[in-house]
Amino acid sequence: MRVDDPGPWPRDEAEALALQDRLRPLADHRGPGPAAPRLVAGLDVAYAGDGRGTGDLVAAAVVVIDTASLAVVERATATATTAFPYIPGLFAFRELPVLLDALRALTRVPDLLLCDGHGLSHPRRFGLACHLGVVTGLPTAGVAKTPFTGRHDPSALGVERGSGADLLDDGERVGRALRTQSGVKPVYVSTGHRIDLDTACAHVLALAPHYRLPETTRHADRLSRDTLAAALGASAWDERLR
DNA sequence: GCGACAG
DNA sequence: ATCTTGTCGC
Repeated sequence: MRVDDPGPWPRDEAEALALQDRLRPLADHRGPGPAAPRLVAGLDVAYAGDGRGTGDLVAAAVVVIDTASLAVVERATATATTAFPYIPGLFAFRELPVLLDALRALTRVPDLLLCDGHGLSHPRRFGLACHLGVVTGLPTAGVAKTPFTGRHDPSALGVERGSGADLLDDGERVGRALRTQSGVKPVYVSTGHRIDLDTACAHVLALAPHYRLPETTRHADRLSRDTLAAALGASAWDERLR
């Protein structure tokens, strides 16, 4: 699929913060978003090395699933070297470039993109899912394994699959702790762009019939790791030929 | 000032 | 994120 160039990329923290402030107003969290998306894509990135600095090899993966059958219909990958350090709240500047490369290798255009990480539930209300949505123009939502910004009332979250509790931060609803499997830790869903929270949660739940994480992210996670391993193997192979 | 801090 | 053995529980 075609993906516009994200523009001048921040070189330091100050520039990154400024860009988030400039793009934040462009994210649409009202939706309603795709009611019945046919193609949903999961995105993830795997890291080599300690995973926090720059110059480390990374592999991104995008896996498109057909919601009717939950079957994988297309996969795409990309590898790169990290150009931005890991800084909580500035996650997108580390992962977005290689994720966009993977998306460019995609033939089809997904109806919804599900990211590994947060969207609105971010200290400045502009997590990776929001940034990815604004850049691609596609509906996006974030599915994180741990909370970031916002808290929920523990007693408000039922133990059964499907129950959820809104994440509140300074009185603002920024996302939802969603139980995708009974008796299992919840995932943290937040809107990224062109979708509302209820719709995002409904899709995440539908994509997670067996496990805690939606099939999209599970497939993307596995593919990104395999791609990284292959890249590392290839470089080791190159070394051997010298 | 101190601790916490998505992947 | 990644590094990693055994272990508790259904």
